[in-house]
Amino acid sequence: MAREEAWKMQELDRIKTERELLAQERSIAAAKDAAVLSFLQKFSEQAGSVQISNNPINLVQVAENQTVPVEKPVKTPENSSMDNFVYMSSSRWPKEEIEALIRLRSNLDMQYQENGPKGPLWEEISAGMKRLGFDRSAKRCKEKWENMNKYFKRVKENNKRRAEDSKTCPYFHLLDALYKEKTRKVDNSVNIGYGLKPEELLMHMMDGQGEQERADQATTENDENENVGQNQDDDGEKEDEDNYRIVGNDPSSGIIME
DNA sequence: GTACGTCGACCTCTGGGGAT
DNA sequence: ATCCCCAGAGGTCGACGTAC
Repeated sequence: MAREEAWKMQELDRIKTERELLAQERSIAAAKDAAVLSFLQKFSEQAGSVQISNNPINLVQVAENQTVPVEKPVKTPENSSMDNFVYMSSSRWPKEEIEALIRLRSNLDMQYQENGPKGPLWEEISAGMKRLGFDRSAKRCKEKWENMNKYFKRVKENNKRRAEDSKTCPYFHLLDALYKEKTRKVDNSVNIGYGLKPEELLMHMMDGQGEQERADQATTENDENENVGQNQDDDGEKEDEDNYRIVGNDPSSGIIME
C-alpha cells in the first residue's frame, strides 16, 4: 500500500516535470516561429521568385543543422537546376515524431471519446505536430498511424520477439502500453472513467495498472496467443512490463489542444 | 549480392453514423 | 430505406537499411 502511494507520488512528479518540459517546448517552438517568419521575410525580399514550402519550422531546423525532422531539397523536373527548389518532408518519421504522434493521437482520442462527435481529429493532430516542430499533414499523420498500428499488429501476430533495445520500432512499447490502456479503459468504463477529468481518469488508470501488475505477478504465463487488441497480457510483454509508462492516455503529456 | 526487416504510400473494403 | 462520408483495417508494392 505504501509502495503504491509512493509510486503514485512518483507518477505525479513525473507528470509535473513533463508539463514543464512541454511548456519549454512550446516556448521554443514559438521562438522558432518568430525567427522563421523574420527569416522568410528577409528571404523573400532577397529572392522574390524562390518557392518556399509552408514549413518554416523545418526550414529553421535545417538551417540550424538539427537532425529532427530531417529535410532535404528535392529536385523536380520543374526545378532541376536547383535554382528554385521546394522542401519536401522527409518520408521517414524520426523517433521523436512518432512518439509525438502517438501522444497526440492518444490524447485527442480520449478527448473525442469524452466529447462525443469526432471532429477534424487528424487536422488537430497535424496542428499539434506543427506546434511541436514537426510538419506533417493530416493525411500523413493518419497514414503513419495506420501503418504503424498495422505493422505493430502484424509483428505481434507473428509472435516475434525483439530485443528491448532494438534499433527498429522504438515506439512499440508506446503502442503496447496504449493498447493495454485502451483495453483497461473498456473494462473499467462500465463502472468508472466516463465523466471524469483526464487527471482523475489517469488516477483510475494508475490504480488499474497497479492492480494489473499485482494480478500479473500472481498469475502464470498461460496466454501465448492472445490477440493484441483484446488482451493486455499478450506474450512477450511480461519481460518489459515494468518498464512501461502510461504514455498514450497520459493527460500529463500535456499535449492537449488549447 | 542477397535476404530480410522496416516503413511509406496507395488502394480497396467495411462498418458506423448522419442526411435525405 | 437509401445514400454519402469518414475512419479504420487490411493488402500490396517499392524503397531503404542492415546483416550475412
